[in-house]
Amino acid sequence: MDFYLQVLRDNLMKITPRRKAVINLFLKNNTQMTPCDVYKNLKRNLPQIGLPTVYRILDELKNTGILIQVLSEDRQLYYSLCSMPDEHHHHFVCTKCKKTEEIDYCNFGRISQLIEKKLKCKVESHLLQIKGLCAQCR
Amino acid sequence: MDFYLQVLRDNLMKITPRRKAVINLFLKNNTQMTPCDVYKNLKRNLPQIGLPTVYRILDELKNTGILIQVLSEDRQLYYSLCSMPDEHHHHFVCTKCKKTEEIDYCNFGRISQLIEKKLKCKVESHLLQIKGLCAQCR
DNA sequence: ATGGTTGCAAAGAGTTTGCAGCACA
DNA sequence: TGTGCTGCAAACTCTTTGCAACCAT
Repeated sequence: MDFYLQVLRDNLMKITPRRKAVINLFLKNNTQMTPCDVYKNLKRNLPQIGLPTVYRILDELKNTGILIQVLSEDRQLYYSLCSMPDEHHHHFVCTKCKKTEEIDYCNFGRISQLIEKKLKCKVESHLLQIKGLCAQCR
Repeated sequence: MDFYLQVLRDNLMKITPRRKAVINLFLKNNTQMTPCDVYKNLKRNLPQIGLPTVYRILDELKNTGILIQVLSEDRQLYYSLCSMPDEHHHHFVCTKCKKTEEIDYCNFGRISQLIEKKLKCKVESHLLQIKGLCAQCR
């Protein structure tokens, strides 16, 4: 938690109960959630909170790197906690319980070279999302 | 073109001017397009066409495998033509001109095994999107 | 004290639905 | 000829914005 609060300070953002609550929620359940999921969860302990606030906080936390956006085939936009905001890595998402895990391994370098050679293009970035069943759900 | 029309027949879908126009558009410019992009393009030659029709056709063509949905960081949903509906492959998208190219190469098998070992999970699917500058734009 | 943050209401964008009329097979 | 396709209008969902009140620093 302290790590994330420091990220907020580094970004000159105030540490407010709402922001702490959002980070805490992600720390606790460690799943990917839509803005609506987050809203419903927070509403229990913070009945006052509004949906626009949730959208704003999620967007702000995404900009700091604390959260990442996960694009999903169901056309829903999910957010997921990121413990390595600065390092390139990918995420595994459980299709059953939505739990996410970070994968610090990526050997895209070689693949990237092959593609550049074949298409005569310049690869700039890549997005890899891995889905499956986690250790508990399998 | 005939290949795609056959896919329509195989799916018991009628071959209509609208559907042909959509496929033709993708064949001609070979870029990824949003429903709105498609609508604007078709409107020139088919002033009568409605946006809901475009949405419906794109969805239908996606279901046949002729088109794939490309999830984008700008929160826009793009569609892209797929010449290998049945084979597993990935797409390269040019960030400048939006042109897409298919990559018939994917060595995800090994990476998949590594991840399964490390997380003790079962990998079911993966999504890889590669971005960069195409041969013309670089 | 002050500027960033929040809640509310409302607007905005993208997408979907219902239905009558049309057209492909 | 009949079922599936299309256009229009409207609804719906998700997301963003404006503004006044609030609160962390």
